[in-house]
Amino acid sequence: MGRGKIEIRRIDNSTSRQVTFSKRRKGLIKKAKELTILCDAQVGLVIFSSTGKLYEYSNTSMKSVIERYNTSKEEHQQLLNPNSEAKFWQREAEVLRHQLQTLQGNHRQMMGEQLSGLSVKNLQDLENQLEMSVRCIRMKKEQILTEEIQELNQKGNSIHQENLELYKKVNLLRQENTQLYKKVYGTSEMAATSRDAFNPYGFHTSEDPQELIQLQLSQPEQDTYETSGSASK
Amino acid sequence: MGRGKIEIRRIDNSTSRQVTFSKRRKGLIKKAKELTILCDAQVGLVIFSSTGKLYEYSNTSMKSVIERYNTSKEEHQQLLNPNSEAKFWQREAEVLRHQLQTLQGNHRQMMGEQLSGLSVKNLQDLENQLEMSVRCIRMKKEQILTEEIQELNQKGNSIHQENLELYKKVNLLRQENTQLYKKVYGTSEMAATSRDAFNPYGFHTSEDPQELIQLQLSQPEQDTYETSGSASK
DNA sequence: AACTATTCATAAAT
DNA sequence: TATTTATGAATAGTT
Repeated sequence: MGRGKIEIRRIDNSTSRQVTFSKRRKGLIKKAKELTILCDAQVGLVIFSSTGKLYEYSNTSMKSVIERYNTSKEEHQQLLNPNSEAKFWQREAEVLRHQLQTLQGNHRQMMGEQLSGLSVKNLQDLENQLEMSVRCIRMKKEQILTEEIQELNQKGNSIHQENLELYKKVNLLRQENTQLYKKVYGTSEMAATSRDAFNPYGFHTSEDPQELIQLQLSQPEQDTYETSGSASK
Repeated sequence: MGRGKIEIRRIDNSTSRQVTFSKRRKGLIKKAKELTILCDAQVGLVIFSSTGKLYEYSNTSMKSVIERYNTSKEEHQQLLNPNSEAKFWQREAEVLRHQLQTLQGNHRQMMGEQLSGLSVKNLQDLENQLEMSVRCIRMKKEQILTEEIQELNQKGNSIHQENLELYKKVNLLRQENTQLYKKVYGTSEMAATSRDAFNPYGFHTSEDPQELIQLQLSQPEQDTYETSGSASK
């Protein structure tokens, strides 16, 4: 019921997970309300987001729902009994610790450790999974690098454009300067230092605009390769 | 969303109220499940039918949801008799759950999922780690296969050794047989079937012991390649 | 946050 | 109660 079918699995993208959470939480609470009204039921609904934020709905009060739940489960006495309470959490911790150990074992195997006891089939599956992972990771890495390169390219281009504008201004001013020099001293001589002062890149200075455009076109490409080289080291 | 639009108000007809309750309860729980999976949320849902029957859903355990709810609501002291041991285990469970979540995130990244937010450096480290793992796994796999091959080789050798012994016995018996035949019928003729009955491998039958040793040496090597080929498929 | 194409949930019928 | 089907609702992706 959307623009496309989605697989019911954890949404990787954090933003769209948040958005979906917001939408579906609203929908879920609406449905819960409708159920209580249509069917005369008592409902308590508690939702914790992945960031730990609490959302709740109850047609009566959460407290009364929980109490009724406890009564119904015949665990009311246990809940008020500190010993049982401690035992409950102890068991909870045990379950979690067991899950943790399983996952840690899994993790170690994915790190290429603790491989004894695995069959050739298991090892092959593991190898295939890891190679799949490597492919995903490489794709992601290339994506990031490509984006960075594009960005740098754009920056390089704009800086070069700026440079060209400055060159034009310099040439214009130099011409103007030459004219003024002639008028003041009646000669075309000029200090060599002022000629080179505005050419920090060491380019061959030329009045020909065609040549300036050439530089603009070849330089960005060179930047691209340099960036890619240093970023991947 | 049905054959017609319905007004959200209590359904008077008891039967259709029951039916609707059943359908919508199922739908509500499905939606709750999807929310927990899609958005990594913790959900507790308690439903009492109008007849007082209890239905519940939680992706974790209802108790832990209620505890978390109480803690979150800062009503912990009101609903529970403060007990240090219970609190200890509760905190233990929280710590373990946190570790579990961290490890799960880690695991997802090693599966090539959830890679957003990682830097190129992180991705490179991950890739290197996975390739290291793959190398370890391949070594282990090869080790197992080599061991299997060795074992099969040894078995093959011993079986061939046994075969040779049997051949010698057969040859001995045949000679004896021939002698007896001569004595009984005064002729050296023999049934051809009995000659071939003890040569199931189709080997060229020979009295020369040197030739039998040759077969023993060449056969096991052939076995080796066949085993390696079928096991790696 | 609003929109819409599409899938999904379910009211009614069987 | 289960299954089927027509229809309205929810929502995934998009702006």
